Amino acid sequence: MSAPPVAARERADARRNRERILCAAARLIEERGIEHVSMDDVACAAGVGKGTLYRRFGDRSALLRALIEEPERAFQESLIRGEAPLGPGAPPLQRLHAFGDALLDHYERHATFIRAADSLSGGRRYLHPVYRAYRAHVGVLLRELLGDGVRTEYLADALMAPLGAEPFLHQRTVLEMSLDEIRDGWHALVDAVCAAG
Amino acid sequence: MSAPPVAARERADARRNRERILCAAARLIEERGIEHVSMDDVACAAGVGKGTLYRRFGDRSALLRALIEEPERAFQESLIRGEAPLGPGAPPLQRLHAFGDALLDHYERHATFIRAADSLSGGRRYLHPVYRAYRAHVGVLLRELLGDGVRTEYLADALMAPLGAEPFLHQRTVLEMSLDEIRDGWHALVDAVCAAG
DNA sequence: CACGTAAGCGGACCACAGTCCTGTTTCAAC
DNA sequence: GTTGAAACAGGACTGTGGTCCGCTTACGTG
Repeated sequence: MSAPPVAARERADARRNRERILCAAARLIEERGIEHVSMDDVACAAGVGKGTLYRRFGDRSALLRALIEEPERAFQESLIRGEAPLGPGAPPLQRLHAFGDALLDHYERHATFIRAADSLSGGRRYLHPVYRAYRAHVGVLLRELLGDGVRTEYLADALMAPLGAEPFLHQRTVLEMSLDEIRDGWHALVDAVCAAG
Repeated sequence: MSAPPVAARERADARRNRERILCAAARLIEERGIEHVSMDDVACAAGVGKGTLYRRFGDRSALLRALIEEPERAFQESLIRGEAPLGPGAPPLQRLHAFGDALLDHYERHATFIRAADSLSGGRRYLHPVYRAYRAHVGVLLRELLGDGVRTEYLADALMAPLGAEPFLHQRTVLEMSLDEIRDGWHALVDAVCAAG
């Protein structure tokens, strides 16, 4: 009846190259570590030109994000439509704790990519849709607990601040904290903030 | 009696070039904004070669930090030997609040430089002496208030996290919070954390 | 003042992120 | 099947951070 979604249609060669680029990037990073893979390396290994790489992904930061796009989407999906207490249904404080646990698990697997992407985005981290989604989630829950106000908004940011990839990796690798210790610390922070309100 | 401090002695030409570089950098950044000044620009304007620039300052990040070295040192000095409540003598909670106020004032003047330096240091921000000094100060005060423990260490980091140049500039410019609102938010965070302990 | 030496100097050079422009391919309309 | 146009491919090119190494100069010593 209706026409096919022409606008969204991806050309066959484009799709093929997209796959090749993502595969090559993942393989090279696996082999050498994220710091020792240049965009030229990726383009070359994928058998495409640099122009193609940048046309598809914009910049290095976006390429790194694309590599964890799927787990990222799954995580956000489980916040919105997943089982309680992570998803809807549980009391706000419980959901907040569940969110922290889940995000820290997510970092445990992907923080290296995320930190690299963050540090390349030149101070625009807070404007990125992924960060905004997390922040919005915490904001909603915290407003339920503490009511509206500038104070609440600040505290939402303050709860998010130690949940960055950079602090996480510092705690995990330099301070040698366990995942449980980090979780525990964040729970204490959340409880303190919510008890005070 | 004793020999002059030969080891510490800086050659006259080295000192002259050092001054010229700092002046040129400050002037160019003033004129064009920090993003539009390259290291070549600085070297050229100072009338020295790039090698000299990098010999003296290591990298771009260090050059930016050198430009605010003096206020930075003054700030740290006032933490250690200044008047109470910022300096020693006041109760820990009061000193903590004073520290936040003073650091936010410091950012109000220098956050642009500091964020630029941070974002260039590639995830090594937490290892930088300046950050470590701040963190240590908060750690000491918080241990007095909450006692020793992993929990306390986490909370010290959590109090520091929203006091980064990047979150500060985001709050100030994107969220358009006033300095007072930020101060007030951080005070609420400190009170919550300390009350819970 | 002459001299030896080590600190300091400077620009050629490199690697890499990101841009641009030209020639090519795909896909749909007819 | 033909054709037009839009999207795409790809490599040459640029700007920039950072390194290297042969040359210069300041400064202590005799």
